[in-house]
Amino acid sequence: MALRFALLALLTAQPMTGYDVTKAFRSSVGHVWHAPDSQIYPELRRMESEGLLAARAIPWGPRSTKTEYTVTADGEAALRAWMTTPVDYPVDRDPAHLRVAYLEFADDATARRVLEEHAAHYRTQRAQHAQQLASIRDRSHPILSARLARADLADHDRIVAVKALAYEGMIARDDAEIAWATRALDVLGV
Amino acid sequence: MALRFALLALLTAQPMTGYDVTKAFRSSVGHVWHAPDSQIYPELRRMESEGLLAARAIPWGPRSTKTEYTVTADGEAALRAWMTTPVDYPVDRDPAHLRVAYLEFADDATARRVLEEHAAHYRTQRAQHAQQLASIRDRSHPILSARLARADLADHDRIVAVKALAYEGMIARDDAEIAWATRALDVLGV
DNA sequence: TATACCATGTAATAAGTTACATGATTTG
DNA sequence: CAAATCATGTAACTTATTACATGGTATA
Repeated sequence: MALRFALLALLTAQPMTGYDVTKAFRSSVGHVWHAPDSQIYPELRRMESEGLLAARAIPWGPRSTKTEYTVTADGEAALRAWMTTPVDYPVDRDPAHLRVAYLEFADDATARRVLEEHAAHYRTQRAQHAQQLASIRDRSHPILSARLARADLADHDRIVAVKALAYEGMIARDDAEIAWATRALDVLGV
Repeated sequence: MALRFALLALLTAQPMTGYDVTKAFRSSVGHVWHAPDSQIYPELRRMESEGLLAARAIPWGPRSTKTEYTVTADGEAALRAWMTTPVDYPVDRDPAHLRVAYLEFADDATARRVLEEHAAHYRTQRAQHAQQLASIRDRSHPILSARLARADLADHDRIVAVKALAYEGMIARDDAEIAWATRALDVLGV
């Protein structure tokens, strides 16, 4: 269900073709809610058939067309309604913590590798999140720019603020994971 | 796939019936890898059919039996082999951060509620994790006690250490989430 | 004219969720 | 003897993953 609202939220920035959605998804909302292209295209069609999106064929080259989707009034209403529903927190399912909880079954070298890879994984994530955050803050992020261009000027700061907050939260979590792995290496002495 | 190793790891503490596994699961490894009973029973059977577990019928009351599972040598080997495989990190899919990233579509009261519920959710989690951690540290946790009773005395500290680390990691994350939500309430002024 | 990129999927599978279902045993 | 708890699932569904599939268009 969340995918639908991620797509809806993305498309409020501007109308886009399915292909543009897949690209824009990866560089924005996909950081908080990943989905492969093979899930996006069918979902867009379902959303169109349910009236949340309007589809328009636009010419592409001499004898082809592509489909551009626009959020309908119903779509925006659905997005606003979703905002008032409680967030449903996923149950805990964390492969890294599961692994660490049973590291007694690994030798020291393996334990070290697991923890170093954990830190490395979150350092990579952190770098990506930090880059996103920077482009949100200076408003150079392409999707954000498009969104701001269509938004009321009075809302710009709030729009930037919430997006920055989302990425700051991810970064805080990344930092917690890096610190934890570092400390674990120390505690276990591996 | 991870469920299988969570069950295997749990059953190395001591042989258990399916029912005992479901109970023990909830109060231990289920904190890092949740699974409903309806997933556990079939998985135990599959593992038995693949030789990772040995099943033994033990009498229960005058005319019934229950099935007790024991980790086989193959099972323990599978667990050790799994330890050396890279952790596969799930893709990002975070309903709370998704919600916050588009809080511009919510009014102030809704935004406040989302963030307060976020903090409340992680405070609850934190309390549970802290309780687990305490019972790990003082070795009163029932599953841990059973595990230590069957383990080499020289390994006790390491066993306790990794389990404590796992919960400490969860708590660090809980704290990061609580701090983030608190700060977000402040930044948005809602 | 080759290569990159645009465009849009389908099929098969795996994993996990929710709801339902049933009966035996122990205990107060 | 009623209630709690022990014991073990099945069925239907939803969601997501992986791999494959196809062809048009723009550009160097």
